[in-house]
Amino acid sequence: MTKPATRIQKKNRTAILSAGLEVFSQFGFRGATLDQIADAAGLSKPNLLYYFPSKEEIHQQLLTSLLSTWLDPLRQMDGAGDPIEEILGYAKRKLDLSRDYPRESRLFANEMLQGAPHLGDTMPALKTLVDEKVKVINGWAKEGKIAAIDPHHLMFLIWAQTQHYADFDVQVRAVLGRDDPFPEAFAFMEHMLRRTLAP
Amino acid sequence: MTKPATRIQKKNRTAILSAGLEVFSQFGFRGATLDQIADAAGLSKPNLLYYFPSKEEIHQQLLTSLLSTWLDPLRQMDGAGDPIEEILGYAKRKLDLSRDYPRESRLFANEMLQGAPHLGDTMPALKTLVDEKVKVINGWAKEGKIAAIDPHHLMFLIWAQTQHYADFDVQVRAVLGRDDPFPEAFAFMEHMLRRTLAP
DNA sequence: TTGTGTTTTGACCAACTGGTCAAGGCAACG
DNA sequence: CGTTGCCTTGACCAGTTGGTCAAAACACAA
Repeated sequence: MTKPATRIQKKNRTAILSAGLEVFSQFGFRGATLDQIADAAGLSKPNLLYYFPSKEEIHQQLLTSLLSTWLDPLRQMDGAGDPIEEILGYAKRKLDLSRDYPRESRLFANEMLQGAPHLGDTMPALKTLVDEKVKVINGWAKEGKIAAIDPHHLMFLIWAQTQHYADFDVQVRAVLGRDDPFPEAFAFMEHMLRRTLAP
Repeated sequence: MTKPATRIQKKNRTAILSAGLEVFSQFGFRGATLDQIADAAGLSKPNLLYYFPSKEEIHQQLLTSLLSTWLDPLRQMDGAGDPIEEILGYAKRKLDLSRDYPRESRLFANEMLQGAPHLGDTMPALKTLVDEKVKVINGWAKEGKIAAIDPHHLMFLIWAQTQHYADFDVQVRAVLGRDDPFPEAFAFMEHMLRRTLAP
């Protein structure tokens, strides 16, 4: 039933989503305006509303497409692999996301700060996924393959540290006075995680 | 030259600042409205503007009073003390702030996400303080009292992890399905930092 | 009680907000 | 070339925004 979607439609839809990401990630849902987004997309406001029915729809679409990419690195963590390398791999993939998709990271952060009012049943779904991986990590700990730590707070640690480089980018750059913090960030995170996880 | 400031003035000013903190920390500067703040303070909008000349002034006052309390824990870190205990003490004081002043933490996070447009010369001042402490930590590392790590990224780690429990509170509670995450957070952070810092 | 300074408010303003709509511009297929 | 359906827009709307102002309500000391 869905129409084929022309070339122009594709171009404009992605332009709008990119502009929306730019604006929403900076100002949050309430702080962003359709004029700003239309401007950033190079379209008039009515034209923008020709492609998306409302401000909320743009925001919603951005959030949902964010979440699948965002949870993917965690899904990839393999219970059958080497424990420390699996956790390290997950953390590295997460840090990759912060480097390559900082706007998405900030969009998510904004949503969290507001108390996740647009996330619906995503948080329960997240909990399910996390619970599953928590079991895996607890298993590794019981086998003595990693230190006996609280897997939940290990998650929080990885999330916090990786998000930080995207969300607090201004601060990171101001403090470092240098450009790309990621190479050292990777090295530091590896040191920290290996030490923390060692049996 | 400043007037004595009556009882009523004090009461209303603090009510406004508290309300402003509540609203700004949730919606950011652009997303917050004076009506919301006036409502939360239990005042009419014109009355609110009798005490503060503009929306920006309220926000600015909140930011500046935030920053002094925010940087204090770092200032207290003593180069003459025991290295590991000093760093741990700093991290614990920082986590205390996240537990006791989550709204301030979120206000700061919001400002960072927007690129710190209201922070003026605060970021350079922060850099100065951090640079000083970086030297101390580098000294400890050279004496072999702690592991040879990058002090900047150690800072980021502590900032990220402590802020996370305030800023991503919704996510933390959703994942844990429990109420107070802080006792375990303290224990986990101590484990992680001792391991990371051990010579 | 009166007078003076402080506090509060209703009415108002121009600019902006998300969103609508009818009409015009455009591509492209026949 | 015409015409059919997609694309774009100027004009417009009601509600909201940050902020003003004159007048009223209040506190309180003389």
